[in-house]
Amino acid sequence: MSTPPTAEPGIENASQPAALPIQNVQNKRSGEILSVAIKVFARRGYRNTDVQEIADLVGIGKGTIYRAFGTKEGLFFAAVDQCMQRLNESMGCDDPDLPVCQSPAQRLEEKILAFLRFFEENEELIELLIQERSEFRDRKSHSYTRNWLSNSPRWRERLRSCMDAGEYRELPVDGLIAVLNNVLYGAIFTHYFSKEKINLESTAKLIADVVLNGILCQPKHNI
Amino acid sequence: MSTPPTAEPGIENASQPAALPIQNVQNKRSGEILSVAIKVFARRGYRNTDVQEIADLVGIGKGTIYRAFGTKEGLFFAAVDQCMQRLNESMGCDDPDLPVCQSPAQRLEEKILAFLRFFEENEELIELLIQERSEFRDRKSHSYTRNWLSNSPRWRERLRSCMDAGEYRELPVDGLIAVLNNVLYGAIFTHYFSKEKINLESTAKLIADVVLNGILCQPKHNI
Amino acid sequence: MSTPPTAEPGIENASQPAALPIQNVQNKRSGEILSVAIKVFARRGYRNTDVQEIADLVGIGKGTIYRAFGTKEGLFFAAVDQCMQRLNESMGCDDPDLPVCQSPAQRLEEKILAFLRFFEENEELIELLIQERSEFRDRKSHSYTRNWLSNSPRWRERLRSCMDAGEYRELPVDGLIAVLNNVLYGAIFTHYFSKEKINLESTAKLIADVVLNGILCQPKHNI
Amino acid sequence: MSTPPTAEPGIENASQPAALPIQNVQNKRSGEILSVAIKVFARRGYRNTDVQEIADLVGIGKGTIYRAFGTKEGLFFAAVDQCMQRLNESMGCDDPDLPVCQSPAQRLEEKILAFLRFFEENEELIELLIQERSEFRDRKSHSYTRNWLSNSPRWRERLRSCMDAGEYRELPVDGLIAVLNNVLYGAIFTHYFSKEKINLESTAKLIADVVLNGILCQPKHNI
DNA sequence: GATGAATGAGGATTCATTCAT
DNA sequence: CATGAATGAATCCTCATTCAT
Repeated sequence: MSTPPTAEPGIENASQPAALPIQNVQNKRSGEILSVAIKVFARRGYRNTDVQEIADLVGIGKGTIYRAFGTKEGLFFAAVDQCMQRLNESMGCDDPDLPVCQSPAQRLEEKILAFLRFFEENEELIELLIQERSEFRDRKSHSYTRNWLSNSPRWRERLRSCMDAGEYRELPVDGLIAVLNNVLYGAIFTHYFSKEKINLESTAKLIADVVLNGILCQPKHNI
Repeated sequence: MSTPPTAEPGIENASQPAALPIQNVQNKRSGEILSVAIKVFARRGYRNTDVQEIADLVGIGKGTIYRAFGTKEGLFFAAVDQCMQRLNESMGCDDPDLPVCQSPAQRLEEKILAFLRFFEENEELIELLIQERSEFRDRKSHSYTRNWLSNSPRWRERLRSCMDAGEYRELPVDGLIAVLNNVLYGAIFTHYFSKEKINLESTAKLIADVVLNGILCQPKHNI
Repeated sequence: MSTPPTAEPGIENASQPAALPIQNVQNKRSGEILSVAIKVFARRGYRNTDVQEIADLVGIGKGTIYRAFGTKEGLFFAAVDQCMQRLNESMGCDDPDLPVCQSPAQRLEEKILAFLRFFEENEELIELLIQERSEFRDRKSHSYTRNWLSNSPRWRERLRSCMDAGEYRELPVDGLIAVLNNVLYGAIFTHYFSKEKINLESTAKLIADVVLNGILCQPKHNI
Repeated sequence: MSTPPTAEPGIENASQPAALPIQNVQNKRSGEILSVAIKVFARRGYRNTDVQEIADLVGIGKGTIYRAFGTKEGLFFAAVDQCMQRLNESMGCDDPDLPVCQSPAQRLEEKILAFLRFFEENEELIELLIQERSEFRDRKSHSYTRNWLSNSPRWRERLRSCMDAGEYRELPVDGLIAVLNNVLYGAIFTHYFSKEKINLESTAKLIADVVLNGILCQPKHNI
């Protein structure tokens, strides 16, 4: 009835054609709000954002937002979730139609590029992630972590199979994932902090190069 | 006279013996305040910090803080600066008395470890850096960047000389610095986000291993 | 047509057989609403009551309530009226089939007991009366007063006849009514405030005893 | 330091002449606020009162009120307490210099008159009591009850000694106190509800007459 | 008729900053 | 110089009421 909904994105009931229009209206409205909220939260920061501003930009009453998301906090989390979902959609697909014949090196470079590219196109996410951690430091679970947990198994498999195939050296898998994660998010955060434009392709290539081949002239294990 | 001081910590005029005692009292007082401020800002976040709380913890009046730092913002920036200075003191010294006879690999591992260690012991800094970026996103210059700018030349030299010495492969120096920077800050931020304790030594070792030797069994350039 | 009805409960037009079903539906619906409203207003207080809550409990839309009662205020007054009517129904009937052979003392005790009993069974009324006075202090006429005005003549007659019959002392009738009223409502309000359960019978008996016989050992007028 | 004080009226430290001015300033300020708050809360009701209005009337900033009383609720309770204290001061003194040679009847009438008089001169109290009960119905302890508990022992003694002296009939003491309480508060509440001016002296006289002598011509127990 | 989504006025509360003492 | 009382702008959130469907 009048229950403030606990923003549950990603759950769609694909049936009931009669109910669809309502669903759509709902979703459309919420979508608009989220879309604006993401931008404003990212630009102003959580605390500096006045819900009124979002309402004004969407062109609706403040109350409507509160009815849809309960609190400013609820709105914010919904916004982060929405963003995260986009990330997963971008990254999740294991190269649907790409030729599998790529070399491991190529595949890694590809992944890195996709990651960097996504964040370049969705700069807001990084702002929101930081806001989230910065404003709600007491929360048990943050979007970053949740996302990480849901994705790490896939990474583990990939790396595992590369090692089994003798392509990668035998290294502690989880540690390796962490290192990869570090370079990637490090690149993002660093970029976020310095605000300088970087060349995606060359950056991805260099990262891949370093990670794959190391920087030493004579790698220890090859001696 | 009653000029609201534009928080300029770190700049001391070492002369005027008559003024020294006052200076010292001043500095001591300011130091206490900063020390508390760092903790509180890190714990609560900039916006959630009530200047009153800092005053209470230091055991002084709120007015005194305002006299010393002008505004809450001023206090915050002074706190970040103070922290950053500590970082530089920790990292800056090029291994005062360490034997130079280490291998390049050992030296890198050493550096990485020092970096991680510092942030483990000064968790507040990472919080403050993020707060700074998150609350004052419009500022031209952030502590992270300033610090980076002041340190990168030294890194550039080091890497350059390693390459010249044939220890490291020939790679674009600035790009490489960036990649190293990414792994390191990535490790820090990632750790900050996940809030899990990590084993410093093994992490440093693994990062160094990957960066130095790469993960491929047969590095391209060695064929 | 779309006239916002000025809540006029209790007034029925008993004719128009064709309209009756609709009337009944209307009344039934309104009755349900009022019944819930009484409970909620009594529990939460006027200002803390969200019309939505009433709607939810009745299982209808909020709009329906507004259609039926115009405003929240209208709904509230209708609820109080409804309650008051119940009181009159309970008290009004001059002992339909009770033997008239009772002594004046017995009759008074009876009345007192009936009064207390009603409020015990209709605790909400007292809440509503207080709410009404407390929220709408500027109103000329309150339910309590209206009820009082409509009932006092009956009391006046009764007391008058008792005095004429030499059963009661000659006292200013209206003053006496007031005193009786005071003890009774006093008992109710006091009970309302202290929230303690009281024993109805013994309380009624004691009140009657005091009022009838006084507390002095040697009443003045009997010397 | 900056602790929002939990309004503790009535607690004065009568020593420390040096601290007195501050104390007085504090008390004076708080006193002014309370004095205005009592009037406004009584006139508008708790929920309809905007703290701003009180601030404006006192001629101070809203923040000052919040600093002194923490919340609107705190302010309200402090106001009720203040009022209650006045009541106790008015009633508490056992007729300081009045001749003790009065008859029991006279003494009772005196008490009743004092009670009615107080509420006539402090109409706000009754409003506040009702507000308190009406807005904060869940509270365990209300001012009315607290006051009642602290005063009932005194009443019990008085009645007891009158019975022992053979002046009053033997009746259950607590029940009797309750009945007296009922008439008195009943008179107050009833008056509050009807908003009509009443003649205090004659009302007190009549109540005393009825309670002392009863209304029957031939009290049962005298036969 | 019924519904409930949308609205926005209204009000409590916080806290950076000032300034008289 | 140090203090902390006073201030009021800024914001979150509620809920009575309307009205398109």
